[in-house]
Amino acid sequence: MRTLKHPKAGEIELTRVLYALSDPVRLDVVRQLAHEGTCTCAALDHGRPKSSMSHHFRVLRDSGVVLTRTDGPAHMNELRRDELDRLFPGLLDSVLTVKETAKT
Amino acid sequence: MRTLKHPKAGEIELTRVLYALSDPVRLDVVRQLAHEGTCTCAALDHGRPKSSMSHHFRVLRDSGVVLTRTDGPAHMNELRRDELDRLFPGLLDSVLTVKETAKT
DNA sequence: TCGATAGTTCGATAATATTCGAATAAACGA
DNA sequence: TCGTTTATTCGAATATTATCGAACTATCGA
Repeated sequence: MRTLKHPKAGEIELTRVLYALSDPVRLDVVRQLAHEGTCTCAALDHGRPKSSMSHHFRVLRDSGVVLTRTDGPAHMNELRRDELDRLFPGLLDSVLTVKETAKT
Repeated sequence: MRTLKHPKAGEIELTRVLYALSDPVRLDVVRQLAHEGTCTCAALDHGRPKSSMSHHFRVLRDSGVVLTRTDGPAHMNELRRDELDRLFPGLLDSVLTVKETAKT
């Protein structure tokens, strides 16, 4: 559990970010993080098994979408908003904005 | 070959669009379409086998990213820009903008 | 109606992902 | 140091994708 790997800003790849966001569960997590700021993993599973969520968090982490800090036994997650906005301006905004006319 | 299925605007799902864009080959196709307007499939394979490209075009079509019209024996492809912009404002722009600081 | 052209579909293989229970690890307080 | 809490890792089953050759289909012009 020690060190959780995160890509540096310069290593973040658009296609991987898009892939990470292309899953409904992960997109949901991202939206909640955007809305609530920082959350533990447990706060974001919706009754799903921990191991499944851990997988999704890893995809989000590895792609550079989410930053996970260790805080005691818990892991605090947050969006890497500033970095993503700098790299891919408008991307996160467009994904976080839910249009009534559009399907998730 | 007859009728190529396309989702109506109201049926386009964000996660599927993101998935379609998350592949380097497809992202490339999308960028070229954005740049050149309308292209045949053949004009966009970069030496790749037809069957592979056909697969990618289908993903792009099924997700609602690309519209394919039949024009003689050829298929003309174009981005469904207006519809996508309406559904997911800013998404396409952000994906089409290549920042020097960011990896594809 | 016979090519020639442009893509699709089929089928098989290899590579990746997803899911989730069970085992493991890390951090902290008593 | 022993639980308790929180999350990761392992392992195995299942599912989904990507890739590409070969066969097929559609369209058009000669």
